[in-house]
Amino acid sequence: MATLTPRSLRTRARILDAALDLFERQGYDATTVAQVAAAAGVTQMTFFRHFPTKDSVLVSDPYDPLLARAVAAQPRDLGPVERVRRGLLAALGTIEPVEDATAERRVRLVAAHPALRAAVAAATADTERAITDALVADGVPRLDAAVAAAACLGACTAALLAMPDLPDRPDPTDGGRHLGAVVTRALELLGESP
Amino acid sequence: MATLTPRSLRTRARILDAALDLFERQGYDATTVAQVAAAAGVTQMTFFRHFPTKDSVLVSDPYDPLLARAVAAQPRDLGPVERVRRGLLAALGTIEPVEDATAERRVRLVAAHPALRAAVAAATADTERAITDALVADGVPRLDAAVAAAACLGACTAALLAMPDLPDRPDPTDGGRHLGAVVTRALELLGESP
DNA sequence: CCACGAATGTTAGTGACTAACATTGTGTCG
DNA sequence: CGACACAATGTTAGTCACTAACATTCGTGG
Repeated sequence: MATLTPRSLRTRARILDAALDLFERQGYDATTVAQVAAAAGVTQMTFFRHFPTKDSVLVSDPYDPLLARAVAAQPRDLGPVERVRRGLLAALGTIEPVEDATAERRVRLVAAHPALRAAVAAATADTERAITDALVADGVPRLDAAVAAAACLGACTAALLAMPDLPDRPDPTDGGRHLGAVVTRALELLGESP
Repeated sequence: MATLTPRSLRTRARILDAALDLFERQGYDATTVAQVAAAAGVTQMTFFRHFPTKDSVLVSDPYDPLLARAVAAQPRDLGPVERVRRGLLAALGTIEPVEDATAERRVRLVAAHPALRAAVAAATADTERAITDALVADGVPRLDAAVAAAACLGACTAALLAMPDLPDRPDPTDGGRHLGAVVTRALELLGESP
């Protein structure tokens, strides 16, 4: 799991490539960790040293503190849902360009498999709690905070996972910007209630 | 898995009781399926015939079609989010009394364990898709429908899972009615956006 | 060239889940 | 009331994700 030295980064990349390849070719379930490891010229053990679980190759979520801060920075006189909504929209511009090239491949694989959507939910739980705690620390009742965070993050996740099913998909070369646009749309939808 | 004959119902109940007991006493992870089966006077095999997975003892979600219909029955001139919101509120009164006695024990166990929250998400996915499809069949764009369904269901789930952390817990005898109240509050929160 | 630490390999094990086939119980019908 | 038929359980053997403890190689700096 030590992702510090250049050598480590290379093997990690090899494993990721091999995994995406095999998952796309034979499906996620039909692909064993041993196969992925072999295709990457590596042992099962090494696989698990770089990715804690099989699904962690496809799912990651490193943005917690950033998002929580962006939410807390919104005006206190707004309703909790609106506050999370605007906070996420504000944070989107900051982190979006970081999206790497494999993002869209991963989204497609995850969207296709129910068990993987669950893994995404598990990963999102951390972010959810970070946002909830930030609001609670600001005087928002815990229930309200939890509901607001879950609704907004759920909306974003759903938008991402709905992408492969969408009729129009212009410019498939750069998924990153496209991903951001869809998420923005999701949060805007939450704004126009009636 | 054949839950038809009275005998089958009895063993199923025994397994469920044993599972809740052991999960509460030693924790979910520390309890193996073999232990649960033994405590229920049954084999591992039989456990899996009644519950497809270990977590399915705690997670279930049989309401899909009902909810989807309730959502579709709402006025078409509303925004998708508002439509799902009102649909769920309307359906709540219908199904709430059905909640059985173990509901609150299950909620507490699930809320305590991150991996189980993922299982809930997986179970909710079916309901989510049912609602989404109902809206799409009604002319709502797929993205909008998916976002609305995910936001509202995410809000409800978050409210349920937040319950154990709530300061006031009056009347712990009947969790069912209490559960319904919390979900209702969640959906009302989504209504007051600004 | 050698030593030192990080990265990888090896082995052995646990636990959730599955498949194929044998066995027991339970209700029904003659 | 007894036998038949079928559902429910048991048995066995296996796969796969994941973990722990210890041995080995690789790469870099002295």
